[in-house]
Amino acid sequence: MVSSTAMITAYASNGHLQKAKQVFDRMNQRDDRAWNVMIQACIKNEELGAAWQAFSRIPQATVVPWTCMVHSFAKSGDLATSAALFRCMPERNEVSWNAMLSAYAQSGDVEAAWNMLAKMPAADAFSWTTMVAALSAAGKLGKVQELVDSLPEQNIAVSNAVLSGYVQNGEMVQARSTFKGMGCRDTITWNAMIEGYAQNNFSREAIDLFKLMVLEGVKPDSKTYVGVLVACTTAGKLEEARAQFVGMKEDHGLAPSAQHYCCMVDLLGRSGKVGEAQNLMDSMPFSPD
RNA sequence: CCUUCGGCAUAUUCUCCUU
Repeated sequence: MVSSTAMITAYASNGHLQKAKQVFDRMNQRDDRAWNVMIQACIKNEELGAAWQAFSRIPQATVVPWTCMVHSFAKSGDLATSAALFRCMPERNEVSWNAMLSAYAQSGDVEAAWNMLAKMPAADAFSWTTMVAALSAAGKLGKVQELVDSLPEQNIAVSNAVLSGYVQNGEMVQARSTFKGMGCRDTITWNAMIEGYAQNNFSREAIDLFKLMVLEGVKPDSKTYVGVLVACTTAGKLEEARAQFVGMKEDHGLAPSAQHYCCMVDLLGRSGKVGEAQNLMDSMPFSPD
């Protein structure tokens, strides 16, 4: 049983849904997790219909697959079905509530999200982070502040969302002070601030902050380098970009992704090095998606 | 001699190119 579900997951994550289905169909007994894993497999491969079919066949669906379907329909843009399922489900836990809250938030319905948060039996950091992001996206920074002030505890994801909200709205002074005020910072914190600078044309600040990040021993990831390269691109800093592009692999073992190549090609093009841009594109170790 | 993992649902950071 354990190994079968493990295999289903493995096949699904490699895009082999048919193989996953075969394993599932051969199982004599299927416990909750087996069903859940199969549903997830369908969803990962963007087969919502198949997921729904599997879901309908579960003899006694528990809260996990119900929540999974609520989330999946919302993600596919079918908020109505998502909400209907949420109303119908036999029991709901904090994850279910958060999934529905997130569904409203993603759809841009801040009011509905807000009402959801008010009605929740037990809001947690997931809930608050979602709400902060929704309010920020709607430009309601005052409400964000109110919400954050009312929270019982500090949480890094919530703070990261607040920081990103300021960035999104171009409030770089506020973003900076949020960043500075944070007692602990993770890679997302640094990334958000670096990308914020990059997006708002503070190229030098972005690059300086990146250097500080490394100096403080925080490991940059692939997204950090997107921010750095975007900063270089907007400011036309070709040599800096070249150095970082090489450095990401040599210093941090990060293989450049299509995004990074894209930035470099963009920058080379802007710098009038069309030939080099072409060469770089040709050397990309990616299939042309 | 010692040692980890293991198969499930929800949140925060993404460079795109739509002229």
